[in-house]
Amino acid sequence: MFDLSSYEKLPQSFYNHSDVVHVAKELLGKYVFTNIDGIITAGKIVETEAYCGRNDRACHAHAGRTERTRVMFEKGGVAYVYLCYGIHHLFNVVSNEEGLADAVLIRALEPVWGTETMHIRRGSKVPFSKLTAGPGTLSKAMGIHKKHNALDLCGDTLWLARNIEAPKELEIEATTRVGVDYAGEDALLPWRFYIRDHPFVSVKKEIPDLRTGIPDAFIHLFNFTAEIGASLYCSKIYKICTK
DNA sequence: TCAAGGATAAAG
DNA sequence: TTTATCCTTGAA
Repeated sequence: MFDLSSYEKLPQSFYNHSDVVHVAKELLGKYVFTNIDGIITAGKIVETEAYCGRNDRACHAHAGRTERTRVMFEKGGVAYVYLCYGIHHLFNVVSNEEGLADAVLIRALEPVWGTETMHIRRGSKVPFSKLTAGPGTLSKAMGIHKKHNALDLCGDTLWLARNIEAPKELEIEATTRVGVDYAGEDALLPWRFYIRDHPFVSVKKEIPDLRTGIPDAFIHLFNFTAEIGASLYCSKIYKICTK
């Protein structure tokens, strides 16, 4: 049973954390709420990706402050919403202090409130299991649009909350991030996180071996480059994978 | 597998 | 001003 009183809005201090990877993991199990024209929808976060403004070529802000990335440099606790492939509005949570451009991409939600509205926004033919299982589809279902870019996440239109009755422990898995092959070595970082075996996780992907901190992708690359004697290149990748 | 689709940022 | 590219999706 959905009871609004058991949800507590995340305070601004939640977003100040200096480690965006930590924030990405902490966001799993939290809830995204929207109030669009008086209609409330909510979903539980089941999949995230961390993007770091420094030393991460996959991050939009890596190249510096531009008109688009300006909002990522703001103090943590605002929304970064941008248009992807000309079609999809992708929702990111900005973290860290002002001037340090970190953000967490919300990649999948489990619908918990306002599912009738979500079905209307997504189209009646979309099955429930696909309502919010992807960064583009969740934005459409929740009514999140590029016009919400730079919005304060402590406000009353788009906010995050925790369920005070929810269990604290979650089984979390990590893989490399989706759709960032252009980032070269940084594409190997295991910075995508999701709740284990959750049905609303977007895509299946190879799981890196976290016992050693070295993704399988690195092992394959190591074996390949060892054959051609490119050990220096390998050690650079290793540093990135274990930092 | 591939087209849709518009903004972005770098190149011309 | 032009061009290549993009943190994706759903239909073929």
